Amino acid sequence: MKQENGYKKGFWTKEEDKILTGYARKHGEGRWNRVTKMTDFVVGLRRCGKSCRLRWINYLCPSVNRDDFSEEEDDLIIRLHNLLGNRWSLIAGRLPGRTDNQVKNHWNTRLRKKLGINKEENKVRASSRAIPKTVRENFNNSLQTNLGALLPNPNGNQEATNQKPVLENDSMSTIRFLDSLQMTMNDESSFWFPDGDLGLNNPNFEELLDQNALDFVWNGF
DNA sequence: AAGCCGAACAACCGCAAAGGG
DNA sequence: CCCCTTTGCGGTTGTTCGGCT
Repeated sequence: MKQENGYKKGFWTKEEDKILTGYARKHGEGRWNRVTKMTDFVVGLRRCGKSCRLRWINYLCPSVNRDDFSEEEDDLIIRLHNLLGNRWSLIAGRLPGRTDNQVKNHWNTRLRKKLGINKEENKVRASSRAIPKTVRENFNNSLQTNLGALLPNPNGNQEATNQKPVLENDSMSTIRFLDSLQMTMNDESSFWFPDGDLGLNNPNFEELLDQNALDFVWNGF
């Protein structure tokens, strides 16, 4: 196998896997550039830190699920990709045991074809998923001026208030959603659902929101 | 049997962000 | 701040393998 700058490249052998696993068990995950130094005196695992990290994260880490993707997972990936575009790490984050590389490969080799999306169209779809700046600004303006009116008042008083009222469960989920949405909207690099709202066994986007909320997101009040 | 081809997946690369001294 | 190291991400390439001719 090729060697460059003294580092080996190409597929990993079982022996190399063993050495890397041993390193991770003994020294913990991270500081992958030290693997070569710390194992050299025994056998010399001549892999760069990047290669070690990738091998561990995508293959050797015990939490990695290497089974075939299930129908449920396929469905979730398709829905998430529709929302997020090629944000593989975000998508993988919603799939327990799956890595971004796995999801990316699975999408490119199976799901994209299954859906009949060609390479060029995929690029357009991926790049169009960012929340436009104007939408973010409109959202923030609307939220500032209308949040009080949007939320039901527990005392039946419909007056807008700057304080968050105490709400029943379904209203609390609306607030939770709006909070996370506002956070997301304020962060140019982030996307829908910072935490916990979309994942296996959770409701999909449409189920989570009623149409009014969707209209609110995109059109304001 | 041999060669070719494409699907599937593993691994690499470049870049950027984060973290620490 | 600055610089260097480490980590994370997404695009791309490389390798293997099975099916087809």
